[in-house]
Amino acid sequence: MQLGAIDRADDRPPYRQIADHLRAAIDRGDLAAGDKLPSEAVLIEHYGVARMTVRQAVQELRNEGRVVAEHGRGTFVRQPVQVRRLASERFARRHREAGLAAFSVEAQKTGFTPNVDQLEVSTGPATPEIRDRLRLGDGEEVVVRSRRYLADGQPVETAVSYLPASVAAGSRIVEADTGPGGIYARLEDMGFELDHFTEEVSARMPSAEERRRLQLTDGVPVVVLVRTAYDTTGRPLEVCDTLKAAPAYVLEYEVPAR
Amino acid sequence: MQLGAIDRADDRPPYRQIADHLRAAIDRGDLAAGDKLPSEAVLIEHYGVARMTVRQAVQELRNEGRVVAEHGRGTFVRQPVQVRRLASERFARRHREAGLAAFSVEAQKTGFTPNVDQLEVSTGPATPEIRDRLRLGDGEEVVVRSRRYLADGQPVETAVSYLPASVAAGSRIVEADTGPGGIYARLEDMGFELDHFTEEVSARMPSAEERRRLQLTDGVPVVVLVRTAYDTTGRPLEVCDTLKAAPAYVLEYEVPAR
DNA sequence: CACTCGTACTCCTCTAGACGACTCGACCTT
DNA sequence: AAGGTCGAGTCGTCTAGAGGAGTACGAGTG
Repeated sequence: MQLGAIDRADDRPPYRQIADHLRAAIDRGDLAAGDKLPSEAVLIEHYGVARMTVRQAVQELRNEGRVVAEHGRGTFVRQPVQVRRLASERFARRHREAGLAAFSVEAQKTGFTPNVDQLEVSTGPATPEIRDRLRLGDGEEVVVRSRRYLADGQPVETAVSYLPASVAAGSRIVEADTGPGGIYARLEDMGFELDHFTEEVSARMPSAEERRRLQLTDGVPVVVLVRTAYDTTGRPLEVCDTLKAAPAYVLEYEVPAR
Repeated sequence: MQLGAIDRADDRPPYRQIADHLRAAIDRGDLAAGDKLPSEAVLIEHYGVARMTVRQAVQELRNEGRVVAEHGRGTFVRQPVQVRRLASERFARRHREAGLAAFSVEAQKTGFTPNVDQLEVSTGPATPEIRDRLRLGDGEEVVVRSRRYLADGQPVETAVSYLPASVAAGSRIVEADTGPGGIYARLEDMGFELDHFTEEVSARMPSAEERRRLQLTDGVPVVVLVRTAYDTTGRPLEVCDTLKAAPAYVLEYEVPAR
């Protein structure tokens, strides 16, 4: 692989020149998607610079979303920017399935291989904010589920949902994330009749932490979706905060005229 | 200004803790828009860490777009993205009003003075793309309406809608943008029965041109909303492409469970 | 054969400096 | 008064290390 050398006559700083070399190697195809970049040690040797300089160069490519560093393994060229949209989530007038059920259906329909990782389930006292949103009393507990959805191995969505422990009891929540059907299918059996959802959609730039979790490029916005499920008495059954990588999603809604 | 100290018990690395402190200071208002962050030297002194550690923390905030570093001057808090949300557009199971009608109702409800400018109406042959979206035949004409919505004099949304000339004929479209009621109220009189809308929501970064029209600062995403109105036979009556300044909007949908 | 362990390799975080470039205001010169 | 010089303060880039933590894989063990 051709990487060239630092040009002292070039007014651009070395780290930028190194970044250019690596970028060019990717563009030329010397480094294809999935390939491992030369390790930091190799680049230090090749260019004769300090470690931080090499890291700064690679950081450029990471911010651009062209490579992904994996602790202990190496730095790898990312798949090219996602062109295909992932999920056309279609709601309204159609049965609403939750979690992986909806995700996997939509993902497969658009030709992606869906997956979930970083699934965490815990039970504990609700924060004041969540207590307010679920209209819970003092001391009531909630089940917190956080998870990350992948399409073809790339993170595209993170979600955290909160369910009153009284609603969750016995409903075998984890299954909602491992197979179709899931919690909404079971709610009626529990005496809670699911009536409707409200969804609040907005967009913003992600924080550094959010960018890390979604492995987002610099300058890529996220779609924020806050979903609340209500039963027939108007009581909230669940709230779910979702963060989606904006380039991967188009949300579709159907709105009756009156 | 309160910045706290590194917590060695915290498993998060120091640079991330420092970033959190700075972020919190901005969120609390200790650091307002335009304010200068403590210089690197001050932060080094305060936290007792090396320069690179402080720089890495500030780099986080720069990547998030919350601060801007100016060589030789300092690092400054960026102008906040608009804090007050403009329109909570609520759809579904409610009569859907179009154009200024819906906009002005929502804007006034949230305490803004609504307005429309750059209103343009023209009639002409449809482009192939629009012909396809409206399922029109060759040579059919469409009425194109483009407009920009303002809240308290600030542009927050641009919209372009396309209506087959056959549907538009006699419905006095312009009034739809200057008063309540408007075109959807008249469609039934014309023999077209409005049945439902589909809305496709996505987000992305604006082009330079779009940024100019919405007077957006760097790093502010836009929400793209594509709305199609259908009659009872499933025929498209109108398509409308909307661009909203993301910080100003939360879209609200109500989705029946089944 | 299955399993554990050690080791090499990788990226992550941090230290403690150095020099350079840019900005701005104080001071000096004209 | 006008203009130039200079220095303090600031961020930009870089060096030369260090220990840590995660991964992969082969050697040794049961």
